[in-house]
Order: sequence, then structure tokens, then C-alpha cells
Amino acid sequence: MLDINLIKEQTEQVTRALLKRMDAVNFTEVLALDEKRRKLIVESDRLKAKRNDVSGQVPRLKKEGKDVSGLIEEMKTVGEEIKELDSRLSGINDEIRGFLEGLPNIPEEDVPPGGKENNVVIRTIGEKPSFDFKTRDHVELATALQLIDYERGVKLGGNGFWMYRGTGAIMEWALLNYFVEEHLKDGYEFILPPHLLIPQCGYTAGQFPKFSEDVYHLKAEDEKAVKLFLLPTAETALSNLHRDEILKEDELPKKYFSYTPCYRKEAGSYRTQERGMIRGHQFNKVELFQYTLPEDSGRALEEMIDKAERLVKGLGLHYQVSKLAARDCSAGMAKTYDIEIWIPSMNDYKEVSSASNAHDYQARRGNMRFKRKNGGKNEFVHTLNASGLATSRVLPAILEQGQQKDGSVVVPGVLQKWVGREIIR
RNA sequence: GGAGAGGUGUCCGAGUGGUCGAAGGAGGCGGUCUUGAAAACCGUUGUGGGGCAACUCACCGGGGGUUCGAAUCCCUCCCUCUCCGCCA
Repeated sequence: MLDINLIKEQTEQVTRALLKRMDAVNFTEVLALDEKRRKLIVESDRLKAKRNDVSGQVPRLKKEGKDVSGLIEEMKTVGEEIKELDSRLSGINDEIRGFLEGLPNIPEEDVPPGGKENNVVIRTIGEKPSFDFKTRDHVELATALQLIDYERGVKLGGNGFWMYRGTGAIMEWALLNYFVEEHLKDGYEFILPPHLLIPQCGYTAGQFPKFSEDVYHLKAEDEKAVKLFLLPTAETALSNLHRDEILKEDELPKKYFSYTPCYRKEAGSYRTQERGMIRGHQFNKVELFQYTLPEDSGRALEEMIDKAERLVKGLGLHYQVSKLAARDCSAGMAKTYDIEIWIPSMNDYKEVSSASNAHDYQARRGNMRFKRKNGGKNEFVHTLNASGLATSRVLPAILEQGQQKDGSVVVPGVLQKWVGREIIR
């Protein structure tokens, strides 16, 4: 959510920035509403002050034996007026809030305008592996090596699910261990959150109400049942840890990470091209999250993308890092980097990590503030998130990039202590 | 699932219709004292909104109602805790 005062004071700049990701921006109406809102407050406050004053006098006058029935009559009317003004005010507040909730975040200065086609590859690490034999894709490899059971995954969960088994499960688990170990080294606190969340969490994270259809909601048995949903990413949980809290300046930055499966409907996004583990309704992900001082979030984003990158680098995989154009970022994010890993069979780079700076967008929605050491007004914190990493595309990359002529696959060195072998055959 | 208790400021905790934004205590901050520290004492210490400002309004779980006036009364929703049952 954006700050109405910022829109009021820097209408031009905000408009220009938002046009990088929106077709049209018009603040005339909302600013007029804001004006109206202020006028109503002034008027309502004036009447309330009067009422408070008279109500204070009533008991005193009564004690003196004076007749207060006239005053009481008058205050009845004042009370009605106040009620009327306040109900108009709350209507206007709802309208303003509704408008602001619909706006995406203000992209940072260096974020290119427009959609995907304007994404900028800022660095490419490693080389595309070249093979002197006929390569297989990860589905063939995983099936032949009995790492993934696609058929039985579908048997259990339906279309869009797979099942790790045996060495495949061990590999998956090894990846998660590797990530966890690295994050602990860097001083991030390990959180295992609930996987079922209340709607407020989706709102704070910026996913609700707009993207509510993309997640799985538990069916409410009756109206009293809580409307829980399955988290689409641990970010939804971690971004709510400090909801409605006021942190101290020296508690920041707060650094967390979680491992959770991520549950997504992915409705209508099925492409045969993305068969296998590229896109499913459930995948494993380790997520990094930070709460920082506003002035530190830029640096924190660089730190987080660097961390995520080191994980890919450690696995010896070829990848690239992109800066996303404004429309390709999630609505709540001011700036996003993606790490895209090379999938030979697709002849393409696929996202394995997305690192974003939300500035105070989520903090405003979740009312998450901090107090400076030397006093002053409480300010909103900045929040950032980065996958570190999603496994579902890492394993295919490991299989495809590490395959050998005989159909075996080299286990990356960093995973060997968990997998217990150098080659899977 | 059954029964009960309760939601007040950073925390504990009082307050059942009229200067209550809220006693008291703890904690924090500032100060006095001290070689230093502790103790003691004094002061200070919530959030949000409006106004150029003086100042003012709102907030005692959320929403609604009664009243000239609500933390206090009524309705409703939410949440937490305890005990019993069941159970990973």
C-alpha cells in the first residue's frame, strides 16, 4: 500500500514511476476524497470538542442545582450530527483505502519500465555445458534413475504433482539441508511456520485480495469456520511475523529463513513444455526474509541476491541473474532480481530464485513499524524476501547439467555428504 | 468435543456511567548522590489522526447499540488461557 501523503506531495513523481507498470494513473479523484476527508475530520472534531466540554459541565451544573435540560437537548442534536459526519468519513476512508490497496508499489529508479521483454540480464555465471552425446531431459533421467515417480505422484495428487522417491528424495532433502546449513552460517534465524494461514497474512504479504484465486483455500464447513489457506510461499508467513508490532531500531535488521512446501493452483499455466518438475501445485522452497531500516534495504537486497547466487554457484550450475522490468515484478515489489538456471532440454533459463525489496509496501499493510533510538515518529520498516532456493528447478538442472553419456548423473560436491555418493546411476 | 476464566499502556495490574488516556508497580530514559556501581530519591516515558500554530480528536480485543456523557451498561463477533475428554 502506498502513502496518501506521498501521493499528495509528489503527485508528478509517483505518477511517472507508476506508469512504468500501469497503463494509466489518475490521482485527481483520490486527492479530492482526501481533501474531503480532512474537512470532515475538522468539522467532526469541532463538534466532539463541544460535546466533551458540555458533558464535563453537566455534572457540575447539576450539583449547583441548575437546569441542564436545554443543554442536554442541544447535545442530542450534536450527537446526531457527529454520527452523520463520522459515517460519511468512514465511507470516504474505505474508498481511499480501496483505491490505495489496488495500487502496485513504486518501482525503484533503475527498474526498467514495461514487461518481461525489458528484463535485463545483469550477469551470467559459468558456461552452458556442452555434451558430445545425445542428452536426456530431466524427466527421462529422473525416471530412469528412479528418483521421481511421476505416475504415482499423479495417482495420489492428480495432475500437477510428482513424488520423490529413494535417492531422489535423498537428493531433494540434501538440497534443503545444504541451503539450511548455509543460511545458519550467515546468521539467519530458522523458522518453521504454520502452512495454513489466516487471510490477514495474505493481505499483509500483498497477495490478497487480488491474487486470492491463485492459492488453495480450505473449504469452510460452516460460516463460523476460519478461512485458512495453504501458503503459496513462506514469504506469506514470514512477512507477518511482526505484524502490528513496533520494533526497536537496534533489533534491525531481522533475518529469517524458512523451509516450507509451497502450494499453488497454477490454474491455466500448464504447458507441455513445462512437464516434469518445472511447474507443479506443490514444491519445496527455502525462503529468506529480512526486516530492515528504510535506509538499509537497498544494500540488503544485494546481500540477499548474492546469498542465493552463492547457493547455485556452490552446486556448480550455470545460471544468469536478471533485473526484472516493472510489470514483471510482483505488484508489491519495488525491485526484483531473478536467478535463472540453465535447463538444457528447454534451451532456456528458468527461475530458481526471486529476490525482492518491498520497501514499506508490506509494512504498511501489516502495520509493522520501528522506533528510532533518538526518538521521533515511528516509521515503517522495509521488508525483503528471496528464495534461497526453490528446489523444483534445481534438481532438474543438476540432472540435466550433470548427466553423463551412460545416463548417470554427477552429484554436486556440496551435496555428497548427505547423498553419500558421487554418482547416481 | 465438554466446562469455566479472561482480553486495559513496553510488561504486570487497578478501575463497573462524569477532568480516566487511564491509579499502583516493574522496566526504559534523564538527573541527584557515589571514586565507580548498587541502593535511595526526583523527573520523564503509549499509538494514530487533524491543525501553520496554540491546540484538538480518537483509541482500554473488533464491530454495533444505549446515554448529554462509556474502559465501565447492552448486543455481536474474534482471540487467549485453565480443567476434562480424545490424540500425533
